[in-house]
Amino acid sequence: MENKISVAVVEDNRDIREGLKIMLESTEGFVLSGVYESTEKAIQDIPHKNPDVVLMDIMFPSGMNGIDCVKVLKDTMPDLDILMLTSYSEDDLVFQSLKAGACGYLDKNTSLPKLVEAIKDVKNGGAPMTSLIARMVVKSFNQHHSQEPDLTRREKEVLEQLCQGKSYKMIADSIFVSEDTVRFHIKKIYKKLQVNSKSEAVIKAIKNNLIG
Amino acid sequence: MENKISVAVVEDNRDIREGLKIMLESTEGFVLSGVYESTEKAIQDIPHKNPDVVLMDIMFPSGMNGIDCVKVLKDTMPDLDILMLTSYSEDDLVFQSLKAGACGYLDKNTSLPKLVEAIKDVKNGGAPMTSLIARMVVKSFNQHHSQEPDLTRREKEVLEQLCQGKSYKMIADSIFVSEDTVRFHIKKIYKKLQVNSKSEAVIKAIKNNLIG
DNA sequence: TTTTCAACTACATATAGGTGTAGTAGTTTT
DNA sequence: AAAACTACTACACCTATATGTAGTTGAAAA
Repeated sequence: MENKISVAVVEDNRDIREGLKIMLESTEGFVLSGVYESTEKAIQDIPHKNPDVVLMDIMFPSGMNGIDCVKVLKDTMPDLDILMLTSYSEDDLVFQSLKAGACGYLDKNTSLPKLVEAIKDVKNGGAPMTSLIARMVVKSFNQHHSQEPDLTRREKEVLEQLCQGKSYKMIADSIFVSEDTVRFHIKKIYKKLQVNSKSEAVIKAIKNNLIG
Repeated sequence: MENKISVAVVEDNRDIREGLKIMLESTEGFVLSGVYESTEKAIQDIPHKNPDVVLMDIMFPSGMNGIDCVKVLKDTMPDLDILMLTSYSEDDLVFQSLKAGACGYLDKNTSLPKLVEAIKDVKNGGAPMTSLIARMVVKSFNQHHSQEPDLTRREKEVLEQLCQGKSYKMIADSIFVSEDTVRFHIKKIYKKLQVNSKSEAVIKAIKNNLIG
């Protein structure tokens, strides 16, 4: 015998809020844990109610936004499942939400039956999102879109080793050239990447290059 | 009027291969582009056939594995949609596949109707995967599971700035302490992260920490 | 209240790193 | 063949980092 899934709703728009409330109250297997029109109220109350799943809007007319609210909630309740439910599917908001700890991201246009399925999915360890959002997420893993600066083979080799935390001397020994030569290559790498220190080069290389 | 979706299958197991073949040939809206029992044959032929979607196994008894095959195919056909279809859903294989350029990852136990849906989903820009895999992918974005070393507030602040490529002096100016103090904090950060250079610290921080 | 600890200052010293300049050998382009 | 480019070597000079040691202060834990 399985228990009902308790769900909290954080949404500023009254119509949507009430709609979700009615839906959840009238759907078999669900119990409404709380409905909040502001992130602040959600933060105060959700930890006491300890729901299974939270449906969270992103945009609020005032106060803390939904993404920061997710961060705060996840800080104290790391196992809480939060599903973003929003009208905007801009890249940045999606990624920020996922980074903040949301485990799914759905459109407000999602039909109610699908929403019900999504909530069940979350409870079962799933990560519901629309196809397009899933694709965005997957694309961010795909490293076939980031080559950028035209480094020579040697320079790539050196940069790769910089990114492994090696010193000039270690790199020199590993590619069988003098430390002076390594120094020279690094100078040129810095020019191409437009940086002027090892750590900046490493940061730039890791953040948008082909490393390991 | 929309066209049929052409699908190629790369799979070493004859039974599964034939099963997929029969299914695709008998399903409305699909046309079989090619069936390959090895990755090598797939690499030779797929570029000429130019299918819409490729179903790719990971494990092959000999020769190149499915992940490397994806890399090769995506190198020459960056827009090709590849769906991994495998019995193993180990973390590593999933991430390697996505990095290589696959756009979805399904279990071989997936029912045929669901598989048909998944292929359509891929064509429509989706990224089909099972709930559990989606969750794994999403989790990798969630930075709430990597706090690890117990750095003090100040140390985190300094580390964050190191990760922005700043020098000792710049950090000192920014947090209104002397360069010596920054030096001191960095010493302790290195001890805690078990590194001994700025770039190593940055690498470690970026690769498994909470930075920005 | 004594201890512990984060945050800080300070000094010393050796090594690593950043930058400019210059020249050689081998390839590829024109 | 001349020009352009990659890979390399070499020297010089100065700055940034790494590491050790040592002491002060205020707040929190024992």
